[in-house]
Amino acid sequence: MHATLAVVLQVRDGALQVLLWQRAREPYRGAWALPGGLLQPGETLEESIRRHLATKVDVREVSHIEQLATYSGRSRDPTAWELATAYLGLVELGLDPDVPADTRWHPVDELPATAFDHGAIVLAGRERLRGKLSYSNAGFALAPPTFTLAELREVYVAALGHEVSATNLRRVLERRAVIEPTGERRPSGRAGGRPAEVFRFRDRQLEITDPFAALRPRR
Amino acid sequence: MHATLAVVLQVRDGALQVLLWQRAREPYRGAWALPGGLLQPGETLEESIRRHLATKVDVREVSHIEQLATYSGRSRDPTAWELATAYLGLVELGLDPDVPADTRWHPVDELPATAFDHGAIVLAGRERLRGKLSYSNAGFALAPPTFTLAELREVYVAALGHEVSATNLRRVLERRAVIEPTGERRPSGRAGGRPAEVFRFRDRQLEITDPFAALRPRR
DNA sequence: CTAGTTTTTGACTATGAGTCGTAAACCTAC
DNA sequence: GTAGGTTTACGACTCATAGTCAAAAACTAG
Repeated sequence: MHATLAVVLQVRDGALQVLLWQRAREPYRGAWALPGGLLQPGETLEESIRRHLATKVDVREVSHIEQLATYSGRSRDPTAWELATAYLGLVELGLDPDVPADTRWHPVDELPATAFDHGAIVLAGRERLRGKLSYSNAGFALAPPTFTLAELREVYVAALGHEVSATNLRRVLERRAVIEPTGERRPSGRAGGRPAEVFRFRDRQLEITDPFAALRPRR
Repeated sequence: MHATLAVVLQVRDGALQVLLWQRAREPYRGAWALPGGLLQPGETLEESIRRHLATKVDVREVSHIEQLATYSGRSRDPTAWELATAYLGLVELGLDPDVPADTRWHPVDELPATAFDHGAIVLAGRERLRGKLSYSNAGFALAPPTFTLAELREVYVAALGHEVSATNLRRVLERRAVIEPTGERRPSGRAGGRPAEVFRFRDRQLEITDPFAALRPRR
């Protein structure tokens, strides 16, 4: 038997959160699990994960999907031998997709009791995201279509788990031609203040930014 | 049906080469394929790839194995719907494992006609290796147990596909505490010259060297 | 001893990135 | 309208990593 699973991540309330649903049956009754399900014969892995994800969330609101890894340990499910291919999905800040009653967003930093090896898979997804944010334009999948630097900074802080200077963020992403100003401005929060410039990501497809310059000669 | 495949890479004759075997039967009769085979029920993916690899090469001579990705496209095998999980294996410079008569090393830059989607999988393996060489100590799996800088440079040039300065290589890897001098020296090639210092990798387990310093504050 | 070869070392430079202070642009209250 | 508070943007400075180059060191062969 082969299953597909998805770690769907979104920045909500300033924290990186993952979409989980609560099991109603044994094993792991009451524990929280990743969305997913069995692969059908003739089906592609990506088709499968999109089909299963559709029962939990509108797939059109998932801005990026990529394969994470395939798990096969005997310890992962006490009742059966089963392979599972995990995917990573990203949802933009600000969207609030409808989800079924048994489904909820949970901060990755405070995971509830999870079913099978799903807790470890969530953490693997977060690590993948952190790497991609640093050497690709993956931020486009987590940020709204247009955003101020303060908003983008919030996304990076939540996903990376450490402080990020807005000055640096802008310089680095503009130098790498990942983001560009739209020319618009947007008034800041309630307390007044200088209006912020509005930016957008240049590409909305995943692009590797700097393919490891280390050791490459300059000419 | 689920299969496991391995992209086994080694630097031979100054080039990055991959272990392939020639198919005797249709489909793709005469084309070159990656070692691997079907997964058995109850078996782990890693157990499976090690079992199949053992028929082509002494697995103890493969110094590092990691999962690459799982392929499922309908186009990958014209005759059947089959999933395949690909692994990356690395063999140290200088070893010359025994291989069966139908099996041979091929430079990755000059692949012969390959079966199924195996050509693309080989290239994916090379890309994974190139990334890992830049941000981990993956070189330990490709270099001999002890080596001079000239030897290590040869490994990096072959694997990365571009020139690498020995001066830089030493400084970067020593700064990151990836390699260390053993204290020994080794006379250089036939033409005399200053004897080279002998180095070794500090760890022979995969370690991420610099987890993407970008945007992390310094204090 | 001299010439040739290879490796090692250090100085210099380029570049990317972190820090900090100040200026700019807006709001609200008086 | 002006003063004070708030937020964003910008520029100067510093630091760390890494690429380039040339000279010194350590050997072999003749």
